Amino acid sequence: MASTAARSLNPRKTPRQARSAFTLDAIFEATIQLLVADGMHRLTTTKVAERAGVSVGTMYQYFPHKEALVYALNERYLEALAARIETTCQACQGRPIAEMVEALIDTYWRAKMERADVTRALYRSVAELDNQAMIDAFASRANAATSAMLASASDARFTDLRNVNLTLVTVVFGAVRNAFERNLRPTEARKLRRQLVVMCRAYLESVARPSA
Amino acid sequence: MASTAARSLNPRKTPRQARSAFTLDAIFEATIQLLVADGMHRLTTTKVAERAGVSVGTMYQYFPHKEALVYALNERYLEALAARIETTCQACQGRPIAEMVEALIDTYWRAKMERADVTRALYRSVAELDNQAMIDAFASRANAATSAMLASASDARFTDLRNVNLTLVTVVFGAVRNAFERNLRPTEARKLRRQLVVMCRAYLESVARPSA
DNA sequence: ACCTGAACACCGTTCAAGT
DNA sequence: ACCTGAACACCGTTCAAGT
Repeated sequence: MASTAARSLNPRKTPRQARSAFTLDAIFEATIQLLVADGMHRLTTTKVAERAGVSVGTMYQYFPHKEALVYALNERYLEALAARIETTCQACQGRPIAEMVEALIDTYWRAKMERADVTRALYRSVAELDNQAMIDAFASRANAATSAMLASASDARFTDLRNVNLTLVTVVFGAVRNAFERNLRPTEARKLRRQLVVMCRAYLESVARPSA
Repeated sequence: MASTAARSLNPRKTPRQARSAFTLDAIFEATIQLLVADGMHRLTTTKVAERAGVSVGTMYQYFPHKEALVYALNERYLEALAARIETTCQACQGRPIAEMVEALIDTYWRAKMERADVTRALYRSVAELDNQAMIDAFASRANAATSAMLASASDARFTDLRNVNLTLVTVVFGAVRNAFERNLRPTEARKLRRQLVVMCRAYLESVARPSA
């Protein structure tokens, strides 16, 4: 979206006093609550300020516009998600690929499903923002973590690791989101999650040359 | 989003005279152009009316509110996509699973990628709508088409067809969307598309009991 | 049966004034 | 260094009046 490129989505300032760090937290908390309850369309700066217990003007000291606020909120969540993926991938270093697949899918699936209302609200809120930079930053952290993990597998080597890894993360992240949007019953969701593990394992086994 | 459930997203009336069918087309065309150019956030009813060559009041005779307009536009596109999937699946009746996977991925991938600007604009526009009904309608048409195709495979039978089919479509649709959002270079995109075929084939082969 | 466009309520954003 | 909130421009939506 060329149109939003001109407006910076970065926060206006970072808090220098304890009071303003508190203010910032209150603004974020108010935003996520309103987003979950009413969605992006009904999120008004007045309501955010009111619930956070500050005036509109204060909100505009931290964020140049409403989109920047929502952007920053999403960045926080992606940051936390990336950290969780990194932890999982490090824990799986040197394990067999079957275990890696299981752990990766488990981490991502749970991160998205455990607070489904928040995930849904954030997916929706971020959709119309120019979020390419955010996506890229997340993707490169996730890629680094998963490809280091795959390279360390105890039971396989991959000729084109880059490509195999890209396929794996695209499928896992994409399928989890699609599953999420299908609003499945828990039983079906669990089955699907298991099948996703089966599929990724079948894939990795079919493209690996056994080794090490 | 409970909040939007109260407002009907259905069009207000269907055109009874040739003049108004023309008006409706003009409104849709104006909307898609503005959505591609500026995104949902800058889409104003005034601009839609102006570009369509009608007054705002006229637009409101067809759609109860802005969201209903965008919803109807997305419905049009999902309708066309479902039809394409059905055609592909029918053409693959009785073929081997490898061919089915190739054809399904090809159809979906191309439908999304051939007019990337439109796809992106629509993905973004629909995100904050209460689109569960639309997603469900599309999902059940796609499911019907792909599961009938899989059931007719010349080289395999599936013990739990429902589950296998759900996994297949979730992965294909989810991965294509995720690939889309990664903004890959054409070479990488092509590689990924091919790997997706490899993965789905490896999966189907691993869960099939050879037969027929 | 369909179209017009001024009018109204409300939202994003600013900025002069405060502590 | 941070906060306030009235004021302004603009957008979604309506409806009395037109053809």
